[in-house]
Parts: sequence; structure tokens; C-alpha cells
Amino acid sequence: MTYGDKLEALAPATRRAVFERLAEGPASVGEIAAGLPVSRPAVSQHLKVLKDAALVTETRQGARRIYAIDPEGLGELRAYFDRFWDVALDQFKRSLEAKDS
Amino acid sequence: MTYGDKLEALAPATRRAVFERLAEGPASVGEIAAGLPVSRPAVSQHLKVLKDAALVTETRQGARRIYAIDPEGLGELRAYFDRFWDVALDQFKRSLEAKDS
DNA sequence: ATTATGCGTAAGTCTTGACTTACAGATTAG
DNA sequence: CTAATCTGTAAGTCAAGACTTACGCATAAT
Repeated sequence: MTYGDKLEALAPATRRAVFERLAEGPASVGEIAAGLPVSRPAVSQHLKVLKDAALVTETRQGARRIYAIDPEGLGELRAYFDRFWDVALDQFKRSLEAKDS
Repeated sequence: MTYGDKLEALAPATRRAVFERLAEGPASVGEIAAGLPVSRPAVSQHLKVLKDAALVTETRQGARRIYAIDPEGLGELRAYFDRFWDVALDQFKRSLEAKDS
């Protein structure tokens, strides 16, 4: 839900691999696990974290569950970095001006 | 250096607090530590991680070391999310069209 | 009705890493 | 020169969490 949750969710390499897999298109748990060197339950646990962080959506389709990237949650994270981006550029400009003097 | 390094660097709450402190302006290790509930060595260790991830720059100023946000490194991380942002929106549009049919 | 498929959860293991205190080097002040 | 300041690093502790296997519950197929 918070920025911190989203960042912590995307930090571990394997979980980020799950997320990046979904960037190629929605997929089920089994499909994702098939492309990764970890067990299916591990993928299931990672998806739960991503879902709780609102980075991924879950859609039941019969016995399967299709996961996809949540544009809204991703947008919030993007906005978080944009905020720093603005101040970072501003500070950088100031540091250059300080060197000129 | 990599996206993964940057994301792992910003995941822990305390280290992110260090980074966010630098968004308010460059500061020394002691100044940063004064505003946080952790020891100064802890802050020093966090800054090393942020610096290795190219999210922060270090400038020696006498005995002190001034840290500041690195716009270049932050920009790379921002670009990483923009990449996903594009595909996420595209997928979202497709999912809506699929529902219409 | 059984069997098979797909999945989430519980329980346990084991590594990672965030923190502490103690120490040593480098720079500035008196 | 000596003392004070600012910092990085070493070593050790301890909790968090990324995995595993085992299990149980749904839905789908035969």
C-alpha cells in the first residue's frame, strides 16, 4: 500500500523476476514458476507480497488464478520517484552555481 | 550499479530515510544520524550502500564528507519504472478491450 | 464419484543483513 | 604538539525473510 511496501516488494531478485515476467503478459502461478528456478509455493508467496503492495492484480479463472501488473500501484511508485527527481535536479543546478562563484 | 542494486538499496526503511533526508539537501554523516534513531556507524554503512548503488555522491570537505543525491543514478531507476509503465498501460488497455468482446 | 490439476498455507531451515560497540585513521582547533 | 572532531571499518548479535516440503481445499475432467 505504501511506497515502502512497494519498494520492499520489488527489492528481492526472485520477486522482481516474477514482476518482470508479468510485464510480458498476464500469467498463472504455474506458468510463472515454470520459468524460474524456485518452487511453485515460493512464487505463490511472492505474488502475495506483490498483491498486498498493490503492484499486481489477481483474477480467478476457473481453478487457475491469473496475475497481472496493476497500473495504478505502479503509477504511485513512479510518482514517488518523480518527486525525488525534481528536487535532485534542483539541487544539482544549485551545486553547479555554487562552483561557479 | 544495476537496477537491482538500486532497488535493494532503497528498500530498507532506515536507508530510505537517509536518502529522503538528502532530498532536503546535502548533509554530512553526523547531521543525518542526528535526525535518525540509529547510530552514526549505521548511517555510514547505509551511505556506503547508497553510494555503491550510484544513488548518492560523496564530496570530501575537510574532515567531513558531504553526501548528496546523484541525479544520474536516480534517473536510471526512474527509466526502469518508465519501461514497465509503458507495458502496464498497454496491457491494461488490452484487458479492457477483451472485456468488451 | 474419483482422479487430476492448480493453488494457498503451515511449519521449519538457513542465509542475509541491519544494527550495536569498539577501534583506528585523518583533519582541524587550541 | 595535543586534544577534539568527523568518519570508516571490524566483529559480533539477532531478527527478518526467502526458500523448502507437506498438507488441504477448490475446481475441472473422465
